[in-house]
Amino acid sequence: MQGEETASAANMSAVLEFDSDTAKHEQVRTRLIEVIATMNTGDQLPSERELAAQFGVSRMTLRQAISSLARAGYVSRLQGAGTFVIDRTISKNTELTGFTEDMAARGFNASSRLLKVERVAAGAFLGHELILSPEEMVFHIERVRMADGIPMCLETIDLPADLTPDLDQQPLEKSLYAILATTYGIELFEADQIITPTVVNQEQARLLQVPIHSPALIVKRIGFDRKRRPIEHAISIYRGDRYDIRLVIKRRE
Amino acid sequence: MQGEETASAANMSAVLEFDSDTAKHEQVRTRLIEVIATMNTGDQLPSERELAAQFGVSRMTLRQAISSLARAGYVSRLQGAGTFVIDRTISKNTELTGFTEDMAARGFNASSRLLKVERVAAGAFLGHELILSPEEMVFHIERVRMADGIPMCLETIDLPADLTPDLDQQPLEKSLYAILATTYGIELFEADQIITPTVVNQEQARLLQVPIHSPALIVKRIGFDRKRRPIEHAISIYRGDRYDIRLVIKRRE
DNA sequence: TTCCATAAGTGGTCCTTACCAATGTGGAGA
DNA sequence: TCTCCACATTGGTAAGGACCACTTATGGAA
Repeated sequence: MQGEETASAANMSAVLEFDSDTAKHEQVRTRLIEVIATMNTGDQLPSERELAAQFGVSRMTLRQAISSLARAGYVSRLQGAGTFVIDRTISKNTELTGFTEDMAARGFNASSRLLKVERVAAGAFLGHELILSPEEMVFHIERVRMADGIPMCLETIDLPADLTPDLDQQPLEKSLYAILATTYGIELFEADQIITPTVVNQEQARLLQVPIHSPALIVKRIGFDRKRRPIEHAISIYRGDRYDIRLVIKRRE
Repeated sequence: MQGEETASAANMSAVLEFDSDTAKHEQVRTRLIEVIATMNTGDQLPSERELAAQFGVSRMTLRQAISSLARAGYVSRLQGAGTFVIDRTISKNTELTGFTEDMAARGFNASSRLLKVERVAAGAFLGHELILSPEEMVFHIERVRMADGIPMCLETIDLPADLTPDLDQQPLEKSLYAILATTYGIELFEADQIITPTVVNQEQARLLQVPIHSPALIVKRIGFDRKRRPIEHAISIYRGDRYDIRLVIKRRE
C-alpha cells in the first residue's frame, strides 16, 4: 500500500489562510468539499485530529465543518472507524433552492416565459397565508419555467409589495431568488412545502405541452426569512413525466 | 410586566438528574421539548447561559441540544435577540419516520392489511437497488396501509432475507420499522426518496377505494443503515385526495 | 419630542483539554 | 491454524473560557 489517503491528504493546502469576515468552519467546509470532490465513493478521510492540524484549526471547529457536510450528505461518520465519502449521484434536494439552482443541479439550463405581472390587493386567502391585511398590495407573478427550453412547470408567485418595490420593473425571466438577494437584500431562510398530486386541465396542458389529464405535482410553498416572516407564496405545477422530487431523509442528528 | 419568561423558566427543573447511558445533550433536548410544549408561539426562551446554568451543563452542551431543536423546527435563533418558540402546527416531516409514526403525527391510528408475503430471489432490478446478487433471497411484502380504517396507501416492500430471518413469521400488520428494531436490532438511519405523480389503475383504485384514474403519489424509497448498507426497498402509492407530503426546507445550517 | 450613540444582553465562533465509546487489528494463547 | 482479547485509533461528549457580531432598550443630546 502506498497510502492513498495520505496522498490525497498531502494535496490539501497546509494551514489555510483565512478570510477574517467569514467563519473559519465555513471556510474549512468549503475547502473540504473541494478535497472530497477529488476522492472516490467510500474513501476514508484523514482523521479529525489530523485534518484539524492540517487546516490549523481546533478539532471542534473542524468537527463543525464535517457535521455540516454529514448533514448535507457529503460524508458519513462512524464512531471508531472513520469518516467516509458518500456516493454523490443522488441529488441532495434537502436544501432550499430556487428553480434555477434546482435545474442546474440536474444538468439543465433554466429559463422562463413571463405570463403575467401585476400589483393587486392580497385578498383574504393570500392575506392569511402571508400574514398581511387583505387590502395590502402584493406582486402577482405567473411564469412558465423551462429546462433546456422544455416547459417543466407553471409557477404562480405572490410577494408582499412593500418588501419589493418596483418588482414589476425587474427582469423576471431570470431567477427570482437572485433578484431578491441582489436587488432587495432579501434571503429566504426556510420554506414550508406541501406536495400533492393532480392531473392537468386543458389550459395547463397547453402551457406545459402535455396531454390533458397528465399526472403532475402541485408544490405549494411559503418562503420565510430568518425571522420567519413570510416572503413569498408560490404554487408550482410540475409535469410528472419529466420531473420528480428527490429527498434524502435522515434520522434526527 | 410580571416576567412571563422568568415564570416559565422557574418551572424548569433545577439541575437535571442525568442518566449515565444517554448523552447529556439528548436529555437536555428532551427536557427542553417538554418546556417548549408549555410555551406559546413567539415566546422567548431564557438565554443560553441561563439555561445552561439551570440544567447544570456547559453552554456548549446546551447549544448542542438547542441546535438540534432549531434543525427540527421547534425554535428559531436570532443572534443578538434570543431564541423563540416556533409555530408547531406545521408537520415536521423532514425526519425519517415509518407510516405508523407519520400517521400518529397527523392524529390518525395506523393499521394495515397484509396482502402478500413471500420469500423470493431478488432478481436483476432489486438486486441492483439493494446491492445483492440477483440470486439472493428477499422478503417481498405487499400491504394496504390504513389511517383510522381508511385506506391511505399501497405498499410494496423488499428486504434482504439474510438480514431478517423468519420475517414472514412476524406480525406484519404492525409497524415494520418496530419489528426491524426490536426483533432484528436494525435501525434505519437514512433514506433516499423519489416522489412522482401518477393516476391509479383499476386494481389500485379497488384497493384504495377511490375512482379509477384518481391522482396519487408514488414514493420510492431505499432505506439505509448507519453504514449506508441498503436495508429496504419500498414503493408506496398514496391516494392524492387524503394525503400530502409536507416538508420544511432550510438553507444550509 | 425626536433622534442617535451607547451599553447591556443575546446568540455565534473558536480554542484547549480531557475523557468516553465504538471499531478494527495484531499478537498471544489454545 | 484458529480464536480471542488488549490496545491503538477513530469519532463522540463535555466542560470552561474568551471574544465577536448583532439586536434592543435606554438615556442623553439636539
